[in-house]
Amino acid sequence: MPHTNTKSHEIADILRTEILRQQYRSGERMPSERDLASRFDASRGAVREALSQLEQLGLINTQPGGARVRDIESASIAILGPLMVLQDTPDPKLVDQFLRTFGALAATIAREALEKATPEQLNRMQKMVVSLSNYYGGSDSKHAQWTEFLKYLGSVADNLVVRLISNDLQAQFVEQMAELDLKSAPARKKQNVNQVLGLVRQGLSGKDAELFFS
Amino acid sequence: MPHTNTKSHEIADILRTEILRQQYRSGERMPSERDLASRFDASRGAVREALSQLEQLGLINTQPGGARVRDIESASIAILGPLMVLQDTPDPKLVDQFLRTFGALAATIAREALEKATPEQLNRMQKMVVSLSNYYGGSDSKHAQWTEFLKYLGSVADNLVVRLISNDLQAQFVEQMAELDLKSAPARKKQNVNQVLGLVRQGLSGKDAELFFS
DNA sequence: GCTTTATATTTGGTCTGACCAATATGGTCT
DNA sequence: AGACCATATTGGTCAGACCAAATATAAAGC
Repeated sequence: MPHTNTKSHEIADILRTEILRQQYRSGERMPSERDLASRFDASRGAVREALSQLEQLGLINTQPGGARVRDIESASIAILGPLMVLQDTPDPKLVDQFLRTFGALAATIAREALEKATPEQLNRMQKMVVSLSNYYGGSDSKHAQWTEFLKYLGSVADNLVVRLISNDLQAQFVEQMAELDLKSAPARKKQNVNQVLGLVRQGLSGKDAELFFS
Repeated sequence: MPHTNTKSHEIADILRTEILRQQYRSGERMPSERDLASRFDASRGAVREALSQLEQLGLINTQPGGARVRDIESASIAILGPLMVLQDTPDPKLVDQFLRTFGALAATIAREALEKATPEQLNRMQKMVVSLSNYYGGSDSKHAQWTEFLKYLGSVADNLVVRLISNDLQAQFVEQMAELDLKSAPARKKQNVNQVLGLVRQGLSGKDAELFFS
C-alpha cells in the first residue's frame, strides 16, 4: 500500500498522472492552489500538501506568482513506477530500459557480495537463485522476489547505496507492476534474468570450490 | 539551490538531519505536529508540509495517532546526499560505496551509448572524456561534470531510467558534495574514474576504427 | 506604434482556530 | 495477567485571513 487514502495523496496522484501525461506543457504555470482546491473540493491546505509531494518528485517548481511544471527529464527516479502504469499496458521500451539498468546494478553488486559473503550467506543466496530460476509463468511475486534479492545482495556486500536504490525500485516499481507483469516483454526479461543469475551461479560455484579446498 | 528558503523546508531540513543522526529511535513516535509547531514557532500547516517531505523520503510513516520514524535502511535514495554531509567530513565508506555504484552504472550505460552513438555524439563524448581525464586537483565542478557525463550517456543510449537516476545523483549528491570533494578518498575515486574512462576510451577508439574503415 | 514605468491583481507562504475520525492511553473489570 | 472500555491525544481537513513576491494590467513617455 503505497498511499494512505488521504485526500492530499489522492490529489497528488491525479495531478502527477496529468503531468506525466503531458497535460501541462513544460514550463507552463499550474492552476493556482485556490483553483485546484475548488476543483477537488478540498481546502488549500490539502492541495498544498499534494503540491509539496509533486515538488519532491521534481515535477514542479513552486514560487510566489505560480507553480511551474518542470520537464519530466529532470524529475526524480521516483516517477518511474507511475510512468510505467500510465497506460494500461506499459511502454515496452521503458520496461526494457528498466530491466537493463536493473540487471547492470544487480550484476555489479553480485560480484561485491560474492567477495564478502560468509558460507551461510552464500547458501541463502544460492537458495534465492534457485527460487528465481524456477520461472513458473505467471509470477505476481517475481518482481518483489527480485528486488528482495537485490536488497540482500546489497546487505551482504555492505552497500547502503544499493540497498536504498532497491527500496525505490521496490516502492516505485514492484508494487505497481505486479499485475502488469504478464504483459511486459517476457523474452528480454528472461534473458536479463538468466544473465544475472548466471553470473551469481558462476561466482557461487567458484566460492564453493575455494571453501572446499581450504 | 536545492531549497527555497521557506519555513517548511527549513523545518524539514532540521528534522531530516535529526532523524538521520538517529536522534529518534526507529519505530518511535515523532513529536506531535502541535509540539513541533511550537518548537519551531511555526503553524501546524508549515510543520505538516515539512513532515510530508520526510514521508516522501521514506523517513517517517504518518498515521492518525502519531507519526513513526522508519528505519533508515528503508528510506529513499534521495537521502544519500544529506547522509553524506551529516558530519563535516563524509564517511569514507559511504563515499566509496557511492563511487562503486556510480561507476558500475556509468560503465554499463557507456556500452549502450557507444552502440547507438552518432559520429557527432562520439566526438562530444570523447571531449568529455578528455576533460574528465584532466584531473586538475581541487575540482569543485568535477562531480557536476561527472553526472553531466552520465546524463549525456543516458541520453545517447536513449535510456530514461539512467537519466532519472542521474538527476537524483545530481540533486542529492553533487550540489552538496562540491566543497567536500577534497576531503574524500581521492585514491579510490581516481581508480574508479580511470576504470570507467578506460572503458569509454576503448569503446570510442573501436568505434572510430569502424568508422574509419567503412 | 513601441517601450517603459507605475499600479492593481494574482499567487504562494504562513498563521489562527476549529472539527472529526482514527489511534493511543490509562484505568477498570474479570 | 489479560480483556474491555472511556478518555485524551494525534493526524487529516476545513475555513478565513494577512503578507510579500511575482505577475498582469494600465498609464505614461518616447
